[in-house]
Amino acid sequence: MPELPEVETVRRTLKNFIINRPLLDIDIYYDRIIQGDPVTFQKALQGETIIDIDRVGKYLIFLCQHHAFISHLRMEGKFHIVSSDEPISKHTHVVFHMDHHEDLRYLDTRKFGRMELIDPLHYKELPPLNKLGPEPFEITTEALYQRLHHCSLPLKTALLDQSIMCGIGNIYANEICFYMRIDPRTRASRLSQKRVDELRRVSIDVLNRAIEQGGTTIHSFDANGIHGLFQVELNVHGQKECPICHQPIKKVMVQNRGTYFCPHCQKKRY
DNA sequence: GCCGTCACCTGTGGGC
DNA sequence: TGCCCACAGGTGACGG
Repeated sequence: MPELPEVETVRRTLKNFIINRPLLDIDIYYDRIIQGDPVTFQKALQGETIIDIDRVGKYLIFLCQHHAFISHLRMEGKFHIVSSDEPISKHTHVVFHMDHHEDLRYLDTRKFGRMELIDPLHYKELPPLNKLGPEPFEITTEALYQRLHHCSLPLKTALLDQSIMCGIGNIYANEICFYMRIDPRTRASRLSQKRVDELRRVSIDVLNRAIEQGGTTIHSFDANGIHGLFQVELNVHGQKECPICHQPIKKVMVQNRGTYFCPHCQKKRY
């Protein structure tokens, strides 16, 4: 599942392949991927050249000369760069035809991903990006403490709330709680300022290590597209046994999200 | 305003 | 072996 580190890996990798290349034509095979009118999307981007790729939280922003669009990969979205001769697969939903007989293709098994035209100059001040909180790298301990202090939700749920802090998804929320040795069901509002500072530092550390992992393992495109390999380092998410105490990992539902933790190592600590 | 639930989707895996 | 169903999960919409 693409979270901030994977999206950052995709951004860095794509930049090496598509910057300063023209979008000669766009084919849309599944309209619902496009927020708004697909024909407008097509016409706006046809003939444009991609000049940069930005990222805010889990959103990618493709900046062209006169237009821009955002892409959210949601659960299984991925980009491939392939020869234009390559047959269109069942899960290919948008194709950007570029020069040198190559395509940038968007694939998404579950069709959850979305793309949308946005204002290239003010996109950070407009929906959906203006609803996002700061990334863990940007927020201060004091600001995070204030946001969590007024939040009656379990910590795990608060970590998933993109308006509090953006970029963390279900897998990293589980891992961050594990590194904190804290029960994910602990009320976020009960954390002391010291613990919130630890939370911020752990979040940054986990995300940075995952970005490094993705960055060092991705050298080129393969048949699976562009994706990070951070999941090899998971301690609790989807695991059976705690790597510290070797007790069984427990799975519970927190606000309808699969939540993995070690009941022996992770307690309600404030 | 806050919080909980559901829909959007399809592949996978478990149970029968 | 084949069928059915629950589950996975990010986000937005909707209702209480």
